[in-house]
Amino acid sequence: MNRKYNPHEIEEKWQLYWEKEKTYRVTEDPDKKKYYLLEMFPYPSGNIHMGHVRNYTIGDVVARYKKMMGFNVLHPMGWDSFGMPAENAAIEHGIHPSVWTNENIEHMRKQLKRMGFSYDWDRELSTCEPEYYKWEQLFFVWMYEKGLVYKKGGVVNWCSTCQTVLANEQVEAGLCWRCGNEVTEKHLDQWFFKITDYVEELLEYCDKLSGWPERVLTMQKNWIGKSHGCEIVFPMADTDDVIKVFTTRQDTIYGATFMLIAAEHPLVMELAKGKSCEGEVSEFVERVKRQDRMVRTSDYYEKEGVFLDAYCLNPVTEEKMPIYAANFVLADYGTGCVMAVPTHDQRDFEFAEKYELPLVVVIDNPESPLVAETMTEAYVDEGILINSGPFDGMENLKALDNIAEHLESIGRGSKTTEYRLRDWGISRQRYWGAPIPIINCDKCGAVPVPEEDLPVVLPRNVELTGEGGSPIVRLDSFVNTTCPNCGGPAKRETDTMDTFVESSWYFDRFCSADCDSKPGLERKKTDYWMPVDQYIGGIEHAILHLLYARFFTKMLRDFGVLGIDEPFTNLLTQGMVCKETTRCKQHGFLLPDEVKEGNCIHCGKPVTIGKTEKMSKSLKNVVDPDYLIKKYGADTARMFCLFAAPPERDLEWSDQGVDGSFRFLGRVWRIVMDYLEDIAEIEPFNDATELEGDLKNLNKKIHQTIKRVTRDIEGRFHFNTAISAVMELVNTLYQTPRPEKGDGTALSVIKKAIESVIILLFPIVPHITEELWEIIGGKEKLSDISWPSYDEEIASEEKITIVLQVNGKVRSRIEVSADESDDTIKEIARNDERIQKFIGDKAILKEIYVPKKLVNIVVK
RNA sequence: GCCUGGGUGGCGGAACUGGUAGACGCAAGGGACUUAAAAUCCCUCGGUGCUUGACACUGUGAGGGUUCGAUUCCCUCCCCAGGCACCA
Repeated sequence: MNRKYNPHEIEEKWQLYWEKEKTYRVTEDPDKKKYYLLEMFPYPSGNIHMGHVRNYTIGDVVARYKKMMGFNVLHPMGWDSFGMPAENAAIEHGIHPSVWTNENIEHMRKQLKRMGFSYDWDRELSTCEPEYYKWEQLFFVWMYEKGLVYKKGGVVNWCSTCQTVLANEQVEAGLCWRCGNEVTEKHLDQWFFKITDYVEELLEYCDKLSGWPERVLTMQKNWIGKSHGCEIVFPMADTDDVIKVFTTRQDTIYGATFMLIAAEHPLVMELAKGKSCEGEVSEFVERVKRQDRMVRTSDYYEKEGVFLDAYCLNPVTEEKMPIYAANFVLADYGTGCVMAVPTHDQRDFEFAEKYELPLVVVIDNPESPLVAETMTEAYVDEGILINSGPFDGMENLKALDNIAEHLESIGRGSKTTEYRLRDWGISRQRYWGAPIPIINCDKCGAVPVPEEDLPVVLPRNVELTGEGGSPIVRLDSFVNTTCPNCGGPAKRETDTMDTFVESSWYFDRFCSADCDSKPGLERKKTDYWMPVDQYIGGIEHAILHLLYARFFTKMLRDFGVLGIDEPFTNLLTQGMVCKETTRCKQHGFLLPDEVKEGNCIHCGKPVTIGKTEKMSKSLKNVVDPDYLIKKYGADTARMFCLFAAPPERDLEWSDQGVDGSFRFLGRVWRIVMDYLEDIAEIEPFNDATELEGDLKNLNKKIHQTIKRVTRDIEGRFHFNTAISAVMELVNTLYQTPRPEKGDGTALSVIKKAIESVIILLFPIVPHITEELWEIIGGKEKLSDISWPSYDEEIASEEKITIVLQVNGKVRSRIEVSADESDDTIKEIARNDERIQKFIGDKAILKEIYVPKKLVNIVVK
């Protein structure tokens, strides 16, 4: 038998086999240690892309490896199937979102199966199905009862032409991405999840998630943005009212010379009311509100304000402080009011310069005293307090507490904590999402849909035109209902939920995907499987998705549904798949197959090679996984994705690199075919006999390779070096002289080497290895085989190379047997001819010996 | 501006806790096989210099430092990528 490597035939054969045998179906098994491996599920956009291929290949290797290590591995897959692209497709192509979505799922499922991923497809879920989102609606109702959901007026981006709400990323320089009209803001009642109730726990656990990348945790901590400070009360100069501010810099209170209020703050118009400045102020406020839309994208924002013709008093100096409305103060952070200390805050400094407001230095620079009149920027470093009454002479940082206490004692302040994190606005004025289970009654207000009436099914008999907002708003049969409370006529909520809600608990649902009784999650099963042992996905979800999922986990725990605090024990954020861009002067960005020998296929002119960027449709630097599978097969695609870079780093696509991976698989295939007849009846070497020369060397290499591959996969997911190790073993195999046909011992070592290559490569390239395993007569299926072990002694070298240095420079190397005594090694080193040459007649000052590694002789 | 990562051959990348820099692969060059080509198998491959060697010097973004010894630790700076960005 001497067949050629035909990836398609064997890949489809084994995929069919795994599917038929349900090889990767799992159930809870209390006798086995569980391992829950999860990759972030995809949005069914229609086609898998290289990012998916990479993400899911990484996961698949770990899943298969863990299974071989004896774990009961849960490795599920599903679809994050609500969301806007379906609506856009409906508008553009007149196809219903559900039809479009399900067609995409069909196609993508086929693509994933063609990659040979080891999913338990029996657990497949799709979030746009009522069987899924009904439980989410149940959670919503529970949250409502517990006060974890509330409705609040909020501002949204609104396109009056499209009659629709736009997400921030759909607003391009203040214009609607679709029609190009100006985006305005609209006040709408929106539903919020009270994630801030869990803010402390979310922050605290950041320090306990030792299996997460540091940068993700920092991003989450920054996003939560906890700061300790003080709420300080400023009395109004002329009335009994007060203005409260939040500050972390109460040490600068004696330097607060004016007050700033966010332009949108209601207090602004209140203060200006009836005064001569009212007109000017309201004009300013309106302008800032409009500006706010655009400014998010611009990097420089001129600080502006308007005097409100009002004063308050500095609570410690009793000095009068003019009050301004300002464009750079945030209305929803702290109290929306800020005490301005121009000498020690750069923003306040710029503002004071512009409006000629007084400067009082209260922290002096210990190196060169500050003079208010000559300052060109705020002094924001540490220093010694001056002009600060009883606190003069103290170091400013040390005075923070004292000043806070002082303010408390005079009843003008208290220590507080602020967070940057806001509650999670989940209302979307969109059709393709899970309906919010609320009924609005004129008499009773918002009433949650009774549990027994769930799910509120999203009606499918609608037509999307892109105008007039969500079509269910006009669907009387949906909207008109009766109030569950009073029985009177009422209207259903037509907002749907943010799709981040579905992805906040899908990993729980995978544990009991077919559960149809309340609450849709079987406690016994989630207790067995959760938390996810290894979660893998893109860094782009470092903040929102992961934070929301953590929040949901804690909340469901408090509902008694889950028994865990955190959903993901270990997190791996894989890098992006990048490729160089190619561009033709005339035809713009070109797809890889629009370029032939450096020229554009449309006009024949040379193309310019641009910089390497994340693969994206708009840059056309994409490689189609289907094409790759067609040309090389899934195993090559998997192999290249793993070999080209470690998983957490960006992967630069290289067609030649793919070729190289394919060649390697061919090399493996050929060596097996080459030895096939000779080793057919031979048992693999069992380390019972003593070996010599090349065979001993090969056997040692086998053990070393198992060791390295195990370490590289187990500890750090460095599949690239794991593959290198196997490549070395294959190279050694090629270099080992071919044994005589009758030489049973030699052939048994060869067989052992071949088996090892096959088994070690199985998690990476499962098809070719299953096939080779079958061809060489493996009795079990490879997918049922355990990970091989190695013998540390056989793996160790008996001859070691000792590096000889003189003054830290490598001058010679010697080979000694591994058990040679230290003294002898040093002796040999000193007498080494080349070392002698470098020592000459110089005096030996020192001799450093690193056991089994090197000798360094220091001379002068 | 702040916070994370990261800068190593022509390229992707190795180097475990300070101890042989460049594993493995790609590209390139050479050889073998072949009527020939492809495929395959084997060899060479950081730079410079010459006395062409078991040679010398140099080399991990730049400059300093610690050390017998630094890609690895410390300080300063430059560049790249990502995140946050008026959060008081």
